[in-house]
Amino acid sequence: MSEVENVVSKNFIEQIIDKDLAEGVYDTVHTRFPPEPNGYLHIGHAKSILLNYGLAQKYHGKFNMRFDDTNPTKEKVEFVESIKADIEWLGADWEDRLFFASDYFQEMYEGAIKLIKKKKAYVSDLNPEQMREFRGTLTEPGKDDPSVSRSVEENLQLFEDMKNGKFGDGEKVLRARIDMTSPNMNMRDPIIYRVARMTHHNTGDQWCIYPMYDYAHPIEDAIEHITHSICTLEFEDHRPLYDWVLRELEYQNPPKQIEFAKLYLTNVVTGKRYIKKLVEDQIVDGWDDPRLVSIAALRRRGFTPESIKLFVELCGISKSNSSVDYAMLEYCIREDLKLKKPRLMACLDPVKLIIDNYPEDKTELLEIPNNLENEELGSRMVPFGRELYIDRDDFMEEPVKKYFRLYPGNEVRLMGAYFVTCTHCVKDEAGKVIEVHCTYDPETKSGANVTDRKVKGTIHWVPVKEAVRAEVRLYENLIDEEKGVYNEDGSLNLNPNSLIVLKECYLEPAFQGAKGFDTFQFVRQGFFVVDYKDSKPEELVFNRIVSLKSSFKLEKKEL
RNA sequence: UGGGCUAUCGCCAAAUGGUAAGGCAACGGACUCUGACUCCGUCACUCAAGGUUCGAAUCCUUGUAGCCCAGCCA
Repeated sequence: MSEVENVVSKNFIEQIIDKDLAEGVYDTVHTRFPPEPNGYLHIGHAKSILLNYGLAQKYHGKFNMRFDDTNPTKEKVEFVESIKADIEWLGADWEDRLFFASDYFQEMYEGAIKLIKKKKAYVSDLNPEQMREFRGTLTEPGKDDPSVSRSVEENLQLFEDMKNGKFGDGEKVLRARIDMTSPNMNMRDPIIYRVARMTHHNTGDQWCIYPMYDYAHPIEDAIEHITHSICTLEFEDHRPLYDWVLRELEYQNPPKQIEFAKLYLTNVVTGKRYIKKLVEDQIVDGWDDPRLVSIAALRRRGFTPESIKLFVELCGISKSNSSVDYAMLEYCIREDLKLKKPRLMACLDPVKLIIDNYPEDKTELLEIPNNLENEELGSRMVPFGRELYIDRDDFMEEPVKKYFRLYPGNEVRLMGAYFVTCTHCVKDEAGKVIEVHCTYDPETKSGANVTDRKVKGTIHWVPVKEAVRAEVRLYENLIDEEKGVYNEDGSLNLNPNSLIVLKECYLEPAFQGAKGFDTFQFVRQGFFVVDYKDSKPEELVFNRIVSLKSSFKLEKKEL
């Protein structure tokens, strides 16, 4: 082991695991990702998935996939399918360990009977309103349920009746007997079973009683021999209950719950509830609308699993609530793609460039490398002629200070082609520039190794005749972090300009064969992915993933 | 105002009583057939106030701020 040790320190969860392993609490590491199939996964889930899977990998343990489907009123098979697809795409491999909490309903039911027999659970007659009154408040203790002293036999019978459908929804519930005066609300005789006549996506109509999360989750973990049950901070208060269930049910080598902080991102809508609402209200196109940060949306936008993995690693794991700068996500996709993808030319806001001393009927094919930093990506032939499109930004009739692109009298390089010197421009009646004129120097062809003069600017271009017309969509952030998702009056607060469609942009002929999911770097514009939903061969649609950094910004033009 | 948790640079985040890593962002500069990339450089006495100690981001005290909990949701 001659390599230099990687000194990246371990996160607090790894430290806990190290300790457990060293002390012999566990002799292996077994984690799980337990989503409820009630929506699509987003970037926050990716953190949890990659954390759990990563730990299993790192410690040569196992990683389970488990659907926590204990509440049929919110769950759908559409979601279990999408969740599986997203996790596979991320690269977390559960091998043959795909489970459903609903597969354990029988064992949970038997556990409940065990609790009743131990006088640790009882059937309650209280309705929801009464339940709330008896529970007390944050500062006042609760009062005992009038049903608390029922005999074991009566409880057993009543619970059996619940199971056999003798009660309507909400009529009876099973409560754990703990402590109604506990300062921890979760310990005030929590409900562990409720009656709900719903068809379950997995068990159908087999059950009409369903276990609550706090009761079900520890059992699920114990059955699967999970060692470290990792969840988010809001469950910290539930840990005593988690441990209580495991203890009372006498599971051996019980799992340990560890909480970490959720991932929040600035300027985007995170949170399954909000995303769900935006989708349901049709504010966005769907769960994979590129303005969202659902896994499906990020995939559609061209984010790679590697970029998301990098992002999650850079964010780190801790227990403090924090909001990661969106710029970090952008950095990660830039970082992952910059050497992987070809860099092609495109004019998002085209204006004609006419080379007056170039023969009118002449066209030559220029070979241009696809990525100067990665020869493996090869090169392409681009037709070059007298009339080209350049980006409007690359010409200024009256240049500002330190502007070194095209302006009358200035010489620049056309990327992969020749030096050109701007002579003048032509404007329409409104004063808008419609043509830029220049002359070229045949001696300065790319590769000619011109040493007698330097140009400060290199601009990109597209041949007018062979150009591919395309539509490009740029996205702004959907929300303003300051204002949040909703206004004070409850109305949605969204950026009306969050989707900007650019028409009339021209691309190199190389884009002709572009297909869904191909990602390119538009020279000087950023990374774009062909939109797999909308793109047709004759009418390409690109989504921008992320723009490049530019240290010389002109006034932002309205696009 | 009961309980639980958190507090280190604009944003994440290390440091486990031994003298404040790293990344993102930003800002300088070099380089450049992309104003990108790359490369150099700049960028914190750790929420506050006391205390313990030779020595404190780490321990103690007292505050302050933020998050979570009163679903038959997860």
